[in-house]
Amino acid sequence: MIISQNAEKETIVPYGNLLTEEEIEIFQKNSNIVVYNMREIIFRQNTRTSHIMFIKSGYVKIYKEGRNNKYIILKIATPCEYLGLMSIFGSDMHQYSAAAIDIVEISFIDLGTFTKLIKENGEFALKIINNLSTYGIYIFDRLMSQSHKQLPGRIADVILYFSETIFKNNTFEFPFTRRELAELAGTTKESFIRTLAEFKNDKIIQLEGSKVIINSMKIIKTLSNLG
Amino acid sequence: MIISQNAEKETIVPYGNLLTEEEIEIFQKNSNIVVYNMREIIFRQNTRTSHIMFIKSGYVKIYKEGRNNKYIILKIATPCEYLGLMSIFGSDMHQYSAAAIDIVEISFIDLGTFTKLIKENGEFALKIINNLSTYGIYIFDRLMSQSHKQLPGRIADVILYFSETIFKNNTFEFPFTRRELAELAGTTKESFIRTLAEFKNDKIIQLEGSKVIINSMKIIKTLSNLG
DNA sequence: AAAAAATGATGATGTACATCACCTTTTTTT
DNA sequence: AAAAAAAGGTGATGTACATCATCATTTTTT
Repeated sequence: MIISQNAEKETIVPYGNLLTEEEIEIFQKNSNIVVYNMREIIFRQNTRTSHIMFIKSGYVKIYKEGRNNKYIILKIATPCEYLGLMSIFGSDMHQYSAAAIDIVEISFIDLGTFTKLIKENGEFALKIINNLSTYGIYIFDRLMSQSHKQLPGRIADVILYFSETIFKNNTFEFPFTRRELAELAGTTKESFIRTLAEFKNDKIIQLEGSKVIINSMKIIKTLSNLG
Repeated sequence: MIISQNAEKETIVPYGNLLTEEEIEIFQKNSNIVVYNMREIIFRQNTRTSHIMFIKSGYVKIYKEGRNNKYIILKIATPCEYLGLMSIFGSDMHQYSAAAIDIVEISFIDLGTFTKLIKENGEFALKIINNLSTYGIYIFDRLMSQSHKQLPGRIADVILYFSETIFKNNTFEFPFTRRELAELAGTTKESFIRTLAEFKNDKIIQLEGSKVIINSMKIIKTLSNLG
């Protein structure tokens, strides 16, 4: 972890278009940047919340830790997203953990400053409310998927997540191990591998290591819809 | 459904302590009350959002509808809670349905008025942010529970939910059918009945129809924790 | 460069729950 | 008050996955 010495030189400010010059300056004065290497943990579940974090660059794995080494990967957070909003405003502890997938730059913003901004800038507050709502809805869907879909549908969901939400491309590379992919699909490593192999055998996807090419988006979507 | 003629006479306003006299008045002028009977549907998933709703009295079942008659009950909303916040600020469609469990009075608030309030009253905005966050965290936990806990743990969770969150009492009456309880636990009617019968046989609870008396809260909590 | 640990993969086995079928009792509809 | 529908309950059966075991390959640690 490297702490940048010149945070005040940074110009990117989250939702800067909603803020006044003055507010942007306050934001910058009260934030500092930390750089994390691949697989470094940014914060751990059940530790106290203190700062709001904002991803300046890189991908972040958001996950929950359960008993006996069980994890659920909630999502991949991408640049320009806030981390820990829900935990900070809904609890005093982090409700999930975050780890850097690649090299990640995080801007740490003082909670007082952030709260002040919400109070004083209504548009900004609305944007945060919109953020939290979108995230909530996404978790609702995950819950539905977990409860009602069986494996092929959930694996299809994972493929769609990378293809549509994260990489916006029919061809992509999993940034995760099979174990992690399983944690995203709510299953075990073995079951994930088997089902993915079936997709490959049925020529729905091409698969080589982590590289995926979706041959039939239509079938993937059907699998996702029918569960 | 009965539409009250004298909304302007009502005095209860959500988070009224955070609002000025003037704001309370605006709130009241722009809201009207609707009364729902037991089992009436308040709004359906996938319909357009239009108003913010606030529960003045009664219990409301919040649930998601899936394919082939599959449902998940997300939670029971209680008096002084907002309905549909997440859907309104995160989508243009309701992401879940709501139905009256008993007789329910709902105050419908114009979305424009509500949004204006958020923009102008920072404390109110923060309260809404806190609301959304708490709800989000709850759904995280449901997702964890659904993924990692097996039946006895999930049934214990349902019992704890009624005992601790809803009724705040060791003795209570399920306000749901067995089918609905199963939808809250993420299982089938049959499995729910069987597991609950085991709890009864093991003298962990007393059970007579919908009436429940928890004999050993300790065992229930252990079951919930160990999953 | 060697040792240790993690990952990917596949087959054999086990099991927690869903599904199905059925019946009784209660509730709702007509 | 009769008919229909929904709810509560129990046993028998099936199955989608998890679990276990094992091994080759890659990555990480020392």
